[in-house]
Amino acid sequence: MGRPPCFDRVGVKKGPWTPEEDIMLVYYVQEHGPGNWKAVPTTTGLCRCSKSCRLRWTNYLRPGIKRGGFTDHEEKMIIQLQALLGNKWAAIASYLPERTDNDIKNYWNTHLNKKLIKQQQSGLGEHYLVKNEGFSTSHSVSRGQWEKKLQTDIHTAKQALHEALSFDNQNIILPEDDVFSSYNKPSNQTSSYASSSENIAKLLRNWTKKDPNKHDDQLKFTNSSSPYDKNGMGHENSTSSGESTNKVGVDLSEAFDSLFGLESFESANSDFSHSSNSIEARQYHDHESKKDQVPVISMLENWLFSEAGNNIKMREDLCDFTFDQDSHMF
DNA sequence: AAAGCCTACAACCGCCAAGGG
DNA sequence: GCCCTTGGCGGTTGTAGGCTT
Repeated sequence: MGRPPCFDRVGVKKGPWTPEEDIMLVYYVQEHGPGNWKAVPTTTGLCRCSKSCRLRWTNYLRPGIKRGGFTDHEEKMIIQLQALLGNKWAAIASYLPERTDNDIKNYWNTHLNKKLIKQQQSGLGEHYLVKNEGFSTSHSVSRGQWEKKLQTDIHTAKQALHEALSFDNQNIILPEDDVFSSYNKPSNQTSSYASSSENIAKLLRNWTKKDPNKHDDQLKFTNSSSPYDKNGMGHENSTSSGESTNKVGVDLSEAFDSLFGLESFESANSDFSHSSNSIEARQYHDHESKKDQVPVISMLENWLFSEAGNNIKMREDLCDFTFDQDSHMF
């Protein structure tokens, strides 16, 4: 058969990432920028496949990621966007720049889906268009019936989206600087990760606390066991040399200083986060815009990211959107 | 205190599309 | 046009930690 998955290759580590690995990855991205993931394992000496590195970066380490504590507004947006787009988590995530598709997917699966099912059962959730039920093409339904149902669902989704996005105009997420200024807003969230650097710093603090034998000034990029190496994880790949070769040739403490140095932490952190996030978010947004070349989505994007004053007009446009005029969507 | 259950989420896996040779 | 590599996406799983009994 075809090429074996990278996960099956010998010497490729699986399981939870250690702080050392995180730092190596962050250091690589800081040096080379996100991309060319194929080069990450060879350049850094990480015993992870490129795919795993990319996932770790995009879902966990990438700057500007907010974790946990979904707000009511975010929750509603997800529900409405899911109703409109289906399980297109990446597309949905593009409207919530601080959230990853994985995060949204998890939140949907663990919270919202159950919540909506409950609400439906109790008859409270009827105004939400739940799941993709309207888009399923049952063979028992005639083509005419199906088209009619589809049209009804588009209308319902439109209404639902309109409802969700109009209740709190102030919270509409804007690209670029607004993403970062939002971190300063008071919030009752349990955790708000301002940056990956801070995240890793936290991890490291906990890690060094748990393992008093580790000294920050002696830390190297090694695969030595740590409290994170549960069930021997991390040992399987340390057999090759006992100490993994750090091809970057960087002292961990150096990397740590570079990333979290007291003097430079604030500025470096914000600069890194800011530049990376704004560029990445824009690239990602552009990418998604190109991917979903359907009128209603473009309209939504314009609406969501246009100035507040324009939102009203765009909202009217959105509500004027009809199935007939955009039937080529399907 | 301990066992069992539940929840949340990080990570894995398979599939697909794009791009280059 | 075909094959291979790479990146991206969505579904699913594994497991740590919290909660209940």
